[in-house]
Amino acid sequence: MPNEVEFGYFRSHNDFCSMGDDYLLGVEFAESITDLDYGCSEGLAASVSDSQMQSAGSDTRWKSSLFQIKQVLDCQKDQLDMGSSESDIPSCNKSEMLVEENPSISPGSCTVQNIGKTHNSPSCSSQDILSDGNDGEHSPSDEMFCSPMTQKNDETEVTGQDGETNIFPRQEALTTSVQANCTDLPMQKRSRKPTQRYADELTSVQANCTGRPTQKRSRKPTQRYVDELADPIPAYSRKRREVSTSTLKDKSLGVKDHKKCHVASRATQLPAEESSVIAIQVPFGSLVHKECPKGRTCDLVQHVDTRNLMTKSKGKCVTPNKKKKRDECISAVHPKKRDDCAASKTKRDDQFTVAHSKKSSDRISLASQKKKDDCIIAMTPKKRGDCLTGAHQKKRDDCTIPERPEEVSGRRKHHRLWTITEVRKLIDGVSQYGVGRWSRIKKLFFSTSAHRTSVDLKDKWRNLLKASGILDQGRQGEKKRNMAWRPLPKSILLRVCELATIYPYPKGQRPKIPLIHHDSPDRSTDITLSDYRRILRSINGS
DNA sequence: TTTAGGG
DNA sequence: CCCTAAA
Repeated sequence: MPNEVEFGYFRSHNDFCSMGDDYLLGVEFAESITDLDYGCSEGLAASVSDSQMQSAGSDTRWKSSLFQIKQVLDCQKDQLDMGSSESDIPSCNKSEMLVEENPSISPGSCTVQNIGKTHNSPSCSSQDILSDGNDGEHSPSDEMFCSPMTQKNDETEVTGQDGETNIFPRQEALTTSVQANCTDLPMQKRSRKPTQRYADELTSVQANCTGRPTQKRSRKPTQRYVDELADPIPAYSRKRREVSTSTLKDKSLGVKDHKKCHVASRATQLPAEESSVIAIQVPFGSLVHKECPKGRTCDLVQHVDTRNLMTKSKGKCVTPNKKKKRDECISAVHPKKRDDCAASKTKRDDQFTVAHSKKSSDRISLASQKKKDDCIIAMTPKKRGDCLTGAHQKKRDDCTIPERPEEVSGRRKHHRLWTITEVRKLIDGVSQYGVGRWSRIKKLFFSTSAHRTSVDLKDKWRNLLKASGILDQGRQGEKKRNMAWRPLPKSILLRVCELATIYPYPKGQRPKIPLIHHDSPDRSTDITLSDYRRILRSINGS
């Protein structure tokens, strides 16, 4: 019912007004009117027209003017009751008065009490609107609220209404303030007949009102704007939820996922490398589902929504101790950050937080990187938003890129594809330090690639050996994995072979190649040193 | 903490 | 890439 709507509206806005925020007051009020049934605002507008409302230039002004008008009406009635009779009505409708927003004025100040006291005043129509309309035959408030009663604007037609239509449980303080405010207004008038100017303005306002409907509806976004102003965090989370494709999925994201996202985001700082870099990266979501059953889950939504309250969710994201190892490996690049966020849930999350607080500027740069496509595809919704806001950035080299905050990308730790550049660096490292000195290689060759841990280097080397056919693979079953999806350059494979002969893997063990050579008389499928050299010769020759 | 190795 | 045991 309109009355109920009105009631709730006023109450809520009394709360708003208590904040004393001028802006909120004005805009919110206007918004509320918009939220109400259209007929209601129409009726309000119509009633306002009685009081010679001066149409404002903008919608906001116009709507706030509605409110102001009602105040004016109240004031007028007060004045009438007080028997004051001096100035004319128009003085009460001064434009500045109508438009200007007074912090002390609240929507709730549109009391019906005062209105009810008046009789034969042009403001009676507004009274109709505000009142229950239980008595006036000309002003059934329901009609007024629900239908544009333009004919009601004929102020002469409307007679005084009883004042017991207090449908708005107003806050007395507000009412008082409004009344006081009204008394300050330079308007004093007696009951009078509508002046010519009055009628003219009425007409204009009516026309104005009729033209409003669509605009009123279209002003909805302002509410959002206000909300965001008032409460940025909910807006943030809302935004995140908007983009979120699968809430369930997001909710199931765990710490692990965060970690991975964070690390993966660093991928964006990787330079656009060789063509092979443009590899098919596994979409974020598919991996997420894989991760979910593992149980290390935490409510991502909550995590995001309360990222300023990170400590709260700490308990929910219990990370296995072992997990920390790698986390530390990665976060070791930011020792200071971890210190800053010692209370946070996990170290990854720490980085997440810190990234927000300290490295937000870095986010700007990721958008135009070559890998951003991957990034955008895989990023979590919010991160995607961040990424999209990124500015242009010129291509940078791996090592020169300062580490990017992980949150930029939704990519997880896993499936950060190795680029050719990285592989080359790894090969260089192995050639320099040999196999097994992963931590050293990492320090010297991947110092800027925090996402590559020594374990990663080791794994990659092992995979390279597999790819080169050096390492024994497929012990069980013939099921050879198809490595052709991302073929490595021959030069790299050869290099790996070369190094494998020099630095057998694993370290300290005898090279597998000779081993294979000895154990299997049939060398047709195994690469031996002689095979390797022959291949190398042929390649070099060609 | 690093490395190796299974998965 | 993860996980874990062992060094």
